[in-house]
Formats: sequence, structure tokens, C-alpha cells
Amino acid sequence: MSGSSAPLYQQVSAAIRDQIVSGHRNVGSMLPTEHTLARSFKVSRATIRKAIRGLKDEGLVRATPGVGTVVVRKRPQKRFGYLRTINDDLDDRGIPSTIELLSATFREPNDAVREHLHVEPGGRVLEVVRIRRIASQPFSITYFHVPEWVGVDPEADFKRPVHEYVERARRHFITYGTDRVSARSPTPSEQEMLEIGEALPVLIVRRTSFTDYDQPVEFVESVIRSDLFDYVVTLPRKPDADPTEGGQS
Amino acid sequence: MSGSSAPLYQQVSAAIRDQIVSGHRNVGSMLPTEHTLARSFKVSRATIRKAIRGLKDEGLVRATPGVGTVVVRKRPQKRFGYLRTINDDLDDRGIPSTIELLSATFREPNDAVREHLHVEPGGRVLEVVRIRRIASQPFSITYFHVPEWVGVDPEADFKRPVHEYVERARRHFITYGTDRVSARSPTPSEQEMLEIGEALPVLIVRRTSFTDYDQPVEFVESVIRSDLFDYVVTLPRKPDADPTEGGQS
DNA sequence: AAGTGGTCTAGACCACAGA
DNA sequence: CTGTGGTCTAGACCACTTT
Repeated sequence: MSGSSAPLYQQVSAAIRDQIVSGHRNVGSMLPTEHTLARSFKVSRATIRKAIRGLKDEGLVRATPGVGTVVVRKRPQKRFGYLRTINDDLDDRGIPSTIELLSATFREPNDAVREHLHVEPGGRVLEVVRIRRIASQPFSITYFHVPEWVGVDPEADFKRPVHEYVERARRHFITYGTDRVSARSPTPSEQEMLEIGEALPVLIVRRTSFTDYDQPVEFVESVIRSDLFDYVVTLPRKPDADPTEGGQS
Repeated sequence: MSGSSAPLYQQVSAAIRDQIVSGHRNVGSMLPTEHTLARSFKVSRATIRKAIRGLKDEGLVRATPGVGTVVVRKRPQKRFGYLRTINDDLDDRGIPSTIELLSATFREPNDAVREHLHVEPGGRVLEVVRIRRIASQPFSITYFHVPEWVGVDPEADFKRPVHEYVERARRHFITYGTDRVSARSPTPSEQEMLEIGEALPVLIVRRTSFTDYDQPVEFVESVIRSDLFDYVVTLPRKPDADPTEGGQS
């Protein structure tokens, strides 16, 4: 109950979700009515409704007017493709890694970077190069490119995911991005940095991140040992239908 | 106008959306405060909030606590990352390709396939092997695995995307899938089939497709020349609020 | 200090499903 | 008929940003 600083509706949401996941509420069973839940949780019905809305979004329950709310799934619907960092992936797999900052300098970008970031000729970008190690073994080299106008401090420590520095510098938030995954043989310098031979391909993951205003603010190129990493994403089947737009009558 | 029967919040939502789409509210401008909107629309603030929530979901506006709500986009945001076939990709890029069916046989799957498809020991899967060519040049080899219980006809021509045969056999529809992208050096037989040397890596794309009931019905492994293909996907930043939270007890 | 969006309450009426 | 979820109101307090 109280004690937690999270909003009430999230606490209620979590409580009901736990009942479902733990098996105290079976798939196919009805939830108590919203009035009943409001009484038993000692909150208003509006708060209960906001909590249940979250469960609906997770695909755990379905509400039918005039009938009630039924449990339709024991586990939350798999989260569909959203932007994740390599850090997120490794964290999920419980793999600890360390990051070493190699350089952080302003420079004129090459044509590929310039095009991805819509940088005018003559414009500069902050290039941050980091190397990631797992158990002191080289894992990946990552090149971050951020347009100068974004205003990221080149003296930052860059120990955290770079998009955090981008978002701290501007009021804009990154809302989506495009990933391009390819593979090739490593260059001699990559072979040296990653401590691999020419026979082991590297996986190249390029990400362009965009703000609300569809403005690219970050271009990240990761060169990853292909024996230590897969790129994994879960996607829905369709662009899914529009919500109730029915202005018509 | 017109005594519409639609809920109030949808009418308000539509009205504001029209102002944005028609250009009466410019991208970058602030919406009136929720209190002001409530007064001018003559509805409660709760109704205004529900209307704005819809606009947020469409990516048209962004609300910042303590600041206000700003118009960030003139048209609803395009839908993100959904399951696409290699065929879709090539079509979008205007690249014509041909498909040759190499084999379609029932067999006992290896452990990896068995695990992905949840096939019991002793169970069989239909394996369909196809090769794709672009301008008569080999492009990719694809191995489809479908559990026998799905009932796909092994005598089909398999000229179309295989998931269509899966959905035709059952009434279930594929609603989501997981892609795993990796890279390695080609095996000798792959070098021969793809007409490449050992120095050119191959991109491996593995897809497991699931029905609404979270049941895997298809496992596809594609071996692709890395010089002719990138795996591309556009993803949103977050599903929205993070339900992870502390979540103990 | 003033103003914003986020949360929350305690009521109310409605359309619809089911006995 | 009763009970359900869906909608709506008119207040309130909060954390936060900006002045």
C-alpha cells in the first residue's frame, strides 16, 4: 500500500498484474468490478480505471461493456520492437561489460555520416569513439556522431549511453530510430583492436536516432565481433489498425 | 456541430487534430493549457486530458510537466517496425528477384529448430529450402521450418512467402515474430550455392513467427550475401511508460 | 511566486448485457 | 430489472519548470 512513491494507479496496476502472473488469478477468470476494486484498494474508481488501462495495454485483460473484465493472458504480451542499446541487451543477458573512451573530438564528417545527420557542407560533428570489453576481452568498437549544433559537451566522461548526453544537451527527446545491420570482414585495424583474425566477420550496426521533429541528432556505428553478439528484435505483424477515428455519424 | 453521437473527448480530439493538420496550429507552437482548453471547449479538464492523450499516442503533440504541450508533428507518425519479408524489402527498393524451390520435405528437426518451434522429441517439421536470385545471381538461401501439425501441404508450389501457406493451412494468423541477425563465414557448400569466396561473410537472419496465442508456427533461417543486403528496421523509443519498476512482493 | 501537466477524489449518467 | 464498463464533471493537491 502506502510507502511507495510511485503513483497510486501504478501500484494498483502492479498489484493486479502480480496476482495474474503469480497464478492467483487464472486466465479466463473475471476481475472484480471496478467499483469493487475501488472499494478494496481504497482508491477512486478513476484510479482503478487508469490502472486497468495499463493492464489492457499489456494484453493481460480485456474489458467488455456490460459484462466485465476478463484475464486473457498470464504473461505480459512481449514488448514489441523498441530502441535498445547494446548495453540494454547485455544487461538483460546478465553480462557485465566495461567501456573505455578512446577519443571525443570535433571533425568534419564523411559523406555517409553527413547524409545521415543532414549536416551541411562545412558543418562539424562530435565523434566519440569507445571500445567495449567483456571480461577484459574486446567486444565492440562504437563510433558516435552528433552534430555540433546539438551542443553535447566534448569534455563529458561518456561513461553512459551517448543518447543521454544528447538529450541532456537539448530539450528534445529521441523518439525513434532506424537500425541497419550488415556484416563484413574486419579491417586490419579492427582485427587488432578486437583481437580477432580476418576469418571472423564483424557485425555492423548503424543507428540513426530522430527527435519528435523528425530531426536526426545521432548516428552510431558499432563494429561488433560476430561470435559474441546477435542483433535481436521482436516485431508485430502489421502497422496495426488506426484507433477509433470515427468522426462520421 | 451536428449533434454527433461520438464521445466528447473524441470530438475534442478531432477538433484539435484538424487545427494541426490544417495548419492553423504550427509545428513548434504550444497548445493552450488544459485549463484553458477546458474552458473554451466547455468540458471538464479530465475530458481534455483524454483527448490530448489520443493526440500524444498519434505522435502529434508532446506534453512536458511544468512547461506545456507542444505540437511536434503535422501528420500522424508513420507506423513503426513490423514484420517484413526479404521480398518486401526488395520490392520497396525496386529490385526484381526470382525464387527457386530446392526441396520441401518432412524431417526431424535439429535441436535449435526443435527448441524454437517447441516440437516434441520425435515430432517432425516440414522443411522448405529455396534460393533467391537477383539478375540470375545467387542472393540468398532460405530454410523454412513448419511443425507438421500446422498442416501445410508439402506439394504446394511455394512460390509465395511461406507464411501465407501457414496461414492458409490454419485459421491462426501470425501476429508477431522475433528476428535474430548474426554473421559468419560461409560454409563450403554455401560458398558454392551463393557463388562467393570464403572472404565474403554471410548475414544470417533467423525469424520465429508466433500466432495470437504465442504459439510458434514458423522458423525461417536465411543465409544472405552480405555484400547485397542490409537488415533495416525502424523502431520507436519506448513502448511508453516503463512498467518494470521495483515490483517486489 | 506563478503556472504547467500529472495525479486523485467522489460523485453522476449512459448504453449495453444478461437473468 | 440489476450490474457492468464507458464517459463526464468540478473540484483538489502535487512536482516541476520558469520567471
